[in-house]
Amino acid sequence: MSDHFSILKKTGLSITESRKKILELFLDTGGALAHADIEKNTDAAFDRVTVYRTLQTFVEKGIIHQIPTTDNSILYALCKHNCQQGHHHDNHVHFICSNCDKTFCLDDVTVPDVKLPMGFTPSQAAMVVTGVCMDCKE
Amino acid sequence: MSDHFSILKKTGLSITESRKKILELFLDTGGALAHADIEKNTDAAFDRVTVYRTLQTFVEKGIIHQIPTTDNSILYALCKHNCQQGHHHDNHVHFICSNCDKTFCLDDVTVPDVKLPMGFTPSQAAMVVTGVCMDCKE
DNA sequence: TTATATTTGCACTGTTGTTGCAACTTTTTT
DNA sequence: AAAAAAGTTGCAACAACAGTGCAAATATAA
Repeated sequence: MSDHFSILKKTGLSITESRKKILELFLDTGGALAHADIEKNTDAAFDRVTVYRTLQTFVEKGIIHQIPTTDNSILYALCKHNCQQGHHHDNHVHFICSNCDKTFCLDDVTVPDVKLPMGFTPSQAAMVVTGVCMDCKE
Repeated sequence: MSDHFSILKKTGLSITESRKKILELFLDTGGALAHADIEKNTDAAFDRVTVYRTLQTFVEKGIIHQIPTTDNSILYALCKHNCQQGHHHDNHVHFICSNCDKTFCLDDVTVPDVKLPMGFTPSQAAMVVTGVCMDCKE
């Protein structure tokens, strides 16, 4: 049973072409993808709307998670660990290379706790580090 | 010499109605603002485009900074410390309330350093904490 | 006050994300 | 295996959001 098949099976979702292809793309890439990347890399085989809806579904089912960025784009990446429906554990650090613009999930780097001022009750923390990645440093 | 006047003066920008009003809005609000908030709170006195361009200019001049969010929106907030042109020092934590959706700059909470894997060279780090703010907790 | 430089607003264009609905697939049931 | 039910897709239309060129207006310098 192939990798992406079992992932989809577990969620109870119907197994369809678009879901298989898009999930495969995430598995192959390893890194984070924007909506536009997915459209490009699937040769526009699927409708824009389908891609949106697939990503939405994947987020809901805990297969992928969203990454905050400073520019106006949403990035998605596979949840490596045990994300449940609607309950993500993607508390790892994200790294965006300012040279090649690629985004990396640093799965082994967890977001450190911070002490918040009185009255603030945290439930989730995201951290994005910008800099130069290992492929781009000379 | 009023507060916003001196800030604008320092940058060498022309002092115009829109810049004064928008800067004032940031000073009054204290928190973070989205483009839409600004249009609303200026009674649509300025063109959409002017607001965009003003925000852009302010970011370039180091008056305000952008805040990353997980949804598809850009937030802006005043730089409290000594930001220079094109060189921001907004390394404080941002807090987004999941109840009232307001964003707070926790200026006194600095983003902690994290140890990155070999090969990654950081230049900037952003941290966004989601949860319940002091106004919304019962 | 005039000349120069900068900024603004309008019209237009493009991108991005959403919704309703009919056609089509996938899954379940018989 | 075929029919029924459930779920998914693609199209069209729409709405929100963002960017650009250019002439008119405003701000600064002379």
